Amino acid sequence: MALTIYNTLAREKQLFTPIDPKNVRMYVCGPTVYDYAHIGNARPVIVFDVLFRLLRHIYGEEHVTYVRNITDVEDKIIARAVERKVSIRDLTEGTAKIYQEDALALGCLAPTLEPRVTETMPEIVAMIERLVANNHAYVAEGHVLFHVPSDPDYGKLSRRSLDEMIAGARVEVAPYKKNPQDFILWKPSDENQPGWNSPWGWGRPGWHIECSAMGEKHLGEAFDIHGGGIDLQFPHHENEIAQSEGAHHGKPLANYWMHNGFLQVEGEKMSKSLGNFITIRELLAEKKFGGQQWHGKVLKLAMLSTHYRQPIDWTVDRLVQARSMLLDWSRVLHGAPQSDDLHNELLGALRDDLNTPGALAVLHGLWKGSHLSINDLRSLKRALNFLGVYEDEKQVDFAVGYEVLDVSKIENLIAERNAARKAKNFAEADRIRDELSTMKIAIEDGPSGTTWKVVS
RNA sequence: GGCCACGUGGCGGAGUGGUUACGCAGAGGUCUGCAAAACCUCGUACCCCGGUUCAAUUCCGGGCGUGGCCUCCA
Repeated sequence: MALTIYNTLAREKQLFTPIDPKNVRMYVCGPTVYDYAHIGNARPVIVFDVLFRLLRHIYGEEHVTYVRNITDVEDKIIARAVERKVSIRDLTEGTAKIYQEDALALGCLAPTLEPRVTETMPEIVAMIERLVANNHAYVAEGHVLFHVPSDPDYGKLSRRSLDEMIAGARVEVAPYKKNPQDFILWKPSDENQPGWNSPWGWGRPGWHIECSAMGEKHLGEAFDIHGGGIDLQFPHHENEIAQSEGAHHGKPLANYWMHNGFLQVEGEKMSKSLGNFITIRELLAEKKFGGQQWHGKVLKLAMLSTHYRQPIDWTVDRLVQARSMLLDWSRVLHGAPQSDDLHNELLGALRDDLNTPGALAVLHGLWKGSHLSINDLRSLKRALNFLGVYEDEKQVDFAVGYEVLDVSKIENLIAERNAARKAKNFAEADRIRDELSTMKIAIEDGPSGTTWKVVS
């Protein structure tokens, strides 16, 4: 069965054919590490994790290379380090560590490689030198700039013409630019800014060149998939293409470009000024969203309930729904066996441009079937495990941050209630059930005794 | 202002030129001391206006709305 991917370059779904099935290569733009990642940043992490898992399944774990960079040189980093009176290295390493922990908590595998800009400086300088030699870049007042008119294909990803960009431009153009669209490859640093020696003096790279250099270094001149948020399509990815293809004599940088849609929070743009800015860490560990904490896999499942290219509205209600599913599933699946094979319909949905809502429909079918069929139950567990939304957690694990979760107290109350029931004191039995209910505990009287579960 | 994306039943959310997506919530039923769980049944949705078509939610055009990029913010 084939894998199809919506390719932003072509604006259509295409059959995925890797350059080398023995080494399928994917590059995803990672974070600029100056602050905690927010929930909008989590979307590409989650989406491309699922793609990574799918590719590994199709081509074999050893045959997929996933690179997600860490940008640790950037003007926001410099500003933040000054503001906090910490060294740049402490800031970037500390932030990168938090990012990796967040990604792990979200049920995402570590990428094969997580290169840093600071470790790629020779390659960046070399690539800029090549661009200058190829007449795609020029030096002006200590800066090196990419000369956009030197690239006849410029704009092919975002489908913008140079005329449109000039017409729409509202920015003040730096005087040393030959053309308003020209962008910086290298810029001078002063003694208070991080810098590296280069043929153009002490300086640092501009935004965009680092991804071109890291992609080339770790995946070669051309690779299969390049991913990121739709907001990066222009100018970042457009410029990446211009740089890499300019340095590689026009060889296409990536065959498939994938972009995840934007995220809103409760129907509004997430912004600090609106006060709805929410970090992954706050969702996991604080009670800032809906007044409660959320398990990372609840966040992942909630994210996957919308197709990756659609806009997503991040709401408390959506998290409650995702948590309900995991509470239901884990109650039955904890400790249960799982099948070896991935369910075919699930794979079919995922192979269709990562149709995760379609995959969820398959999971619901398996859940329904699991009440009768051990095979469906095993398949469900395997499928959830594959997606990284369930790894044999207990039900209570998903109830993070619940105020009252005292197991012995719960069990004592259940024992009291059963005594009352035996004595036909149903009023007392119901009172105890109500008490448990306020603790978000529901009980079920079954043929083999009374069981309890956590509810949303 | 320019370019682009999206608009599906109470909510979430796939998909399709004519046939039930699916989930949550809700209604009824079986079961139960009563519940819950489980199972069965139920909603006839596709922003507005034109056009193409035997037939459009699905294609085309226009409008409205929301959002993105163009500008530091993902």
